[in-house]
Amino acid sequence: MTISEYSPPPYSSENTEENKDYLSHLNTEQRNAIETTDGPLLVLAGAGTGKTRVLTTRFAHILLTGRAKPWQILAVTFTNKASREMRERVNAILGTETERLWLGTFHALCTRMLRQHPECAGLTHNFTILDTDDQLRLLRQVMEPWHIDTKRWPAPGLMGVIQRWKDRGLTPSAVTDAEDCDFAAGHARAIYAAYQTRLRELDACDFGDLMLHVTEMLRTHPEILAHYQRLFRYILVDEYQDTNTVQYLWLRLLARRQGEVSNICCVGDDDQSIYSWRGAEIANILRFEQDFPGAQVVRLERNYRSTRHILGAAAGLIAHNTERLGKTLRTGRDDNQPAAKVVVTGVEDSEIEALAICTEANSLHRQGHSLAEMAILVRAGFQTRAFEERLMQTGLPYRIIGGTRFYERAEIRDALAYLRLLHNPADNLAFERIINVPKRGIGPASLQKLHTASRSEQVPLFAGTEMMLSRGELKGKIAEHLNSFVSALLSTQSLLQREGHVQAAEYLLEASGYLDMWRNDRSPEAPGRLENLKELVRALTDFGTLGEFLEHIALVMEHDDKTASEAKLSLMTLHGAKGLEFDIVFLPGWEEGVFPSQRTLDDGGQKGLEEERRLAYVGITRARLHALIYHAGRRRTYTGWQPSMPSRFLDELPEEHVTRKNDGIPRQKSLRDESLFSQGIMNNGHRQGSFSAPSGGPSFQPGEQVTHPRFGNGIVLNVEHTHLEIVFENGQTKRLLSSFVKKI
DNA sequence: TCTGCTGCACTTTTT
DNA sequence: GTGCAGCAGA
Repeated sequence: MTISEYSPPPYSSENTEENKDYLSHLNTEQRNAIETTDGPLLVLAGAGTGKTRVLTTRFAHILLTGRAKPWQILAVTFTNKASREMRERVNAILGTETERLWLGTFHALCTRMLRQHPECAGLTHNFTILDTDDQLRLLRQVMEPWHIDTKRWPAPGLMGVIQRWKDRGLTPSAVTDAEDCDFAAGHARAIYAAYQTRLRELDACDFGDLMLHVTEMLRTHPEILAHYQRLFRYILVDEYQDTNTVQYLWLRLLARRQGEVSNICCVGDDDQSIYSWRGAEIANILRFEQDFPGAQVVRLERNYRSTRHILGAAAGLIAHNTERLGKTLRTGRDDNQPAAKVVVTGVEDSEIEALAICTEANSLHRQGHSLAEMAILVRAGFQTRAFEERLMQTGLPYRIIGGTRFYERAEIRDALAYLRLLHNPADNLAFERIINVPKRGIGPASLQKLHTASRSEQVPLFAGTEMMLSRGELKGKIAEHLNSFVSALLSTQSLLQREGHVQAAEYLLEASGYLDMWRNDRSPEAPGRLENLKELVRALTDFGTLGEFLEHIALVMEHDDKTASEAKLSLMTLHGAKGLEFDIVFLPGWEEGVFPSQRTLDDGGQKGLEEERRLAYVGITRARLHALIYHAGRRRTYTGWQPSMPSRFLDELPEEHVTRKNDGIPRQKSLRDESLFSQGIMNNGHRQGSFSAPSGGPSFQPGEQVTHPRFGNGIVLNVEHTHLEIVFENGQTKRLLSSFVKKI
């Protein structure tokens, strides 16, 4: 597609000036954000200010005013859900199904670009996208020759390091010496390079590669870059505060043409940037005006979602952050409406907290609030369990959002590996995953044999296995099992041609013995797994071919539950709640160490604290009518009862918007509670420094001598909440839970 | 090759 | 309390 093909779209004449219905219910700022079509534009959209509406209307506006054809707009989102919604809403405004749109997630759009020029990344048109299991398995293989101490440097940790490099757009050769040093005894970069080589050999790429390869391609192939730059006359980016460095580079390459002003519009909210731990760079949004000279900025500050107390509390809290562009949410509603203040409740312990929330939810439910309009938002997944138990006892229907998703379940991944192998017999990772599931007596030793033979013949594992079988190089039970495995796959291949992918899938899972494996399994989960497998086969019917299905799964690891259900209370993490809204929001666990999370403070410092505060802001602004915050005096963990103190965020909520209830345990008392906290905490006013061990155990100070049943004697270097950093006599430094060590 | 034991460490999660 | 990884023994 080039500009020469461009002609005004058919809708232009009737729809330009007179027919702008779609702009009529917007406020001034929203209209500004939509009608400022040319030049770089940053739309700072506070929570609940109609961001999605602006984005979709802007998209439609560009089309309806004839500024571009549908395929000349690049519209990028982060999640599949967001892109689906955007597509639906654009279609609704236009009244037609618009095709050939470049609308999708960063990864989906990159996949599309990479499929057009796979050779630029050393891949074939048939390349596979690995899931996280495959990635990890591959990395473990690659790590082997280095004999890394996997206790100290576990593979998932190294995977994280590699992913962060990819997030920053760093190929192995771009990783500097300085950055290499800190992981895997200085071999991280070398392992990264080997990992990339293995990926290429397998004709595969992982998720980070999708962005990385395409960005590299655009950087090194000016003709390809020029093609896309000419194609995309307008660029729209959602959730800009969540972009990482590669995504930023990718956008900048596409948006910036020599001597031309680019029409890039980024929408986001710096106050809702909560994904730095997976590479998001809040600096991208903070720096927008420098990156795109001449940029205009529109602030959307009128909030139509929440009451003034909720907005006031959220605003007061977020004002404690320093790294922000500054924005003040105002209510867009009638200001005189009576509204409830944000309620902060202190309770004795985490179990009472769960009870209190369930009781409150129950009574609000009886007052006529739908459970579908209530949510409990926790900081971390482990907090959900206490609520689950209590909700079950109370008999309130609930659903947990997050957790293990459909396509991440082991049985689904196994089944998908079978299907991948069926689709592409050269998919070695799929082969390795299922060759011994169900058990066929193929352990690491046999697998090694298959590897060696395949490598010497330069064929994939599956073909190598066939070859070894035909030459009689395999014996006994193993040969028997492999024979039936190979013939099952081969006969499924011909079935696939004749009967289609659904029948083929059913047949393969049966003939390979995979379904029998679960039927013979007497564990309580087995029936559920069989149900899931049935559902997987059903999902196949939504797609025309096996290839289409697999590509979709690789990019969209979600599965909507089609069973329509009764209204349920939602239980999820704060991260999971971003972008959602509820009438009533329960926010438990506002305690130091839990929220803000100790881990974040430990390795994120001030920046980490600000991100936690943004998370708190996100939590409060999810509520339309009621936000109820809780904190407990002690919390049950795997080690026992753990004392905890009210979160510093509670002090940052402006009094005029808050009601404080401290059911029986005044905040002061919980702070002063004898022997629970050493004076250090009370004196410096900050809740850091030394901290007691669980259940009123001793508190530790740096420099103290301690002993550990396994590691022997050592000296405390650092005290972080429940953890101690200790250097032992053997010279090892460890981070341990304080309950495992004793003072000498 | 498979099993069961021990030891250890424990956010957030999308694509 | 749970889940995983590594190892020893059958």
